[in-house]
Amino acid sequence: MKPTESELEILQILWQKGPSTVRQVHDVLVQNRALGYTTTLKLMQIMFEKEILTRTDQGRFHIYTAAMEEETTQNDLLDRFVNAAFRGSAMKLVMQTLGNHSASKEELDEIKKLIEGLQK
Amino acid sequence: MKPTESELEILQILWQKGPSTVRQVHDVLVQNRALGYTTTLKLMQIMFEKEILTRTDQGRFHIYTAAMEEETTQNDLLDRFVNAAFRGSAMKLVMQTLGNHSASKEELDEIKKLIEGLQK
DNA sequence: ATCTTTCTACGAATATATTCGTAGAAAGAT
DNA sequence: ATCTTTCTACGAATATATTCGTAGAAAGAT
Repeated sequence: MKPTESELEILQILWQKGPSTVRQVHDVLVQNRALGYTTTLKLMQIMFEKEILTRTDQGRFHIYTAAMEEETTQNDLLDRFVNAAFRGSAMKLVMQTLGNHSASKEELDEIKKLIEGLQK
Repeated sequence: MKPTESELEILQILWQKGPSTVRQVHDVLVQNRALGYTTTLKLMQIMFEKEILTRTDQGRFHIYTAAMEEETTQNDLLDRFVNAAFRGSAMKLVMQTLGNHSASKEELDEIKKLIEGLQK
């Protein structure tokens, strides 16, 4: 199941910070845009129902965790995105990304090594 | 302005086939999923209002064209996607794409050349 | 000339996602 | 002990996207 944009925002925070309460997630979200606390709460409740998140009780709080690993979800989204925006051509996506986002020499070297590994 | 998923589907068809009538677009869409003609029509009318598409009259028909070039839109979407799914790390996206989608030796060589060009 | 098909326009229904208000329970502060 | 703050749950409002039905005009077929 594909997360919505808001859901993905919350997932990002959980992947980055690890298991968190609604309050902790909300405090991060609010840095970027105005948003009521109950909105964040509701979103996370919905995500729990959809099994995008798991949670454990800790006294009166809930501690939420992303149900999927970040990389798994990224690959999933990547597939969809390549199809939707690049008509399935992953290589075109790679080339356009390289052309547009400046990368350091080290990063480029790393990618080169990766490619050489793949070519064996 | 970001196109919705349905709008992107229509854009893909127009980029691929060039200027087209609603009927022509619809016939392609219908190959993938059930959809009424007036749905396609309405979507394209909305896209025209939003200036995602332009159109010219040809007798009783309209001929629609994508207002933006494919690559311009792709770069736009790519930026958003990198931010939303990869927290802004374009290089991570590139590496994950290379790892997951098998590429031919020729494609990999091409990318290697591109990288070498960038490194100069 | 009449009937059928194929357009557009438009309003409205439906589906999906986002946002928030209110209520009640429990903890924390005075 | 009382007041305030901070949780959860939940329903409902709002925003956004998708889908389709109906009507009227024009073209095409018989």
